[in-house]
Amino acid sequence: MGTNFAELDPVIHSRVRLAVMILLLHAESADFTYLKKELEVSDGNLSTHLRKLEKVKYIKMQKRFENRKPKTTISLTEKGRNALDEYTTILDAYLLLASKAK
Amino acid sequence: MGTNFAELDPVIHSRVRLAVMILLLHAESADFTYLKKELEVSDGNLSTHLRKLEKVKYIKMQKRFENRKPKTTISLTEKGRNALDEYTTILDAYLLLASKAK
DNA sequence: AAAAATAACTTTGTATTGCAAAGTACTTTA
DNA sequence: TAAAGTACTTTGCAATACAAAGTTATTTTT
Repeated sequence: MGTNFAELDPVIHSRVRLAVMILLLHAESADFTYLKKELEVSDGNLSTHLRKLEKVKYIKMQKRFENRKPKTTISLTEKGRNALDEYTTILDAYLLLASKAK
Repeated sequence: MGTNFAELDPVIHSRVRLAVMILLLHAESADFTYLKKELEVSDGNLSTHLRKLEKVKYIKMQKRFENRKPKTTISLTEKGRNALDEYTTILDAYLLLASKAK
């Protein structure tokens, strides 16, 4: 896109995945059910979004058993943190343009 | 989605459509070729994005001939302006959460 | 004055995405 | 011990995004 509208990372530019990344930035780590409740998405939907983030190594998932139940703990990677930082910087520029016109 | 992550209008939450809306907010009106050059998208891609914005009445398109050539002039509607305003407000809240964690 | 080129789009075909229903592998409760 | 619950993953399908091809109107070559 043109100079004013730099490319927004399509892996992050999704309502669910952006929210996941931001939650992880705060929480340092979170488990599957916490994210599911917080974001009010279906299991299947969350699962596929997480896979997509994992595939590009923006998050990592650790699976283990806690109280005999499976427990997936998800956390941001350094790469993910950097990608989110770049994404928000670009998006800030978009929003600045939007606010200047008001 | 949960309380912290309000629903982002999916019609606006697209790289191209968000940029179109912001450009229109500044320019008051713009023509097809201007948007195409500014956003560096293909004709077909831009056309379908504009249709989507028009369908929900966020923009309106006026078609006429200028210098014997077709010319489509696109502008934001009041509804579109309000929708963009709400979208940016919600997105600002997302980004605030992202920046607080840094 | 046909034929080829250009402008400004729209439509079509296809690959990718997003979502929830269904499936898996257990564990807890009745 | 059958039924219900937990914590996910996989599957099927509808919606989206994109560019290639098509359309319409006009202009420039030959």
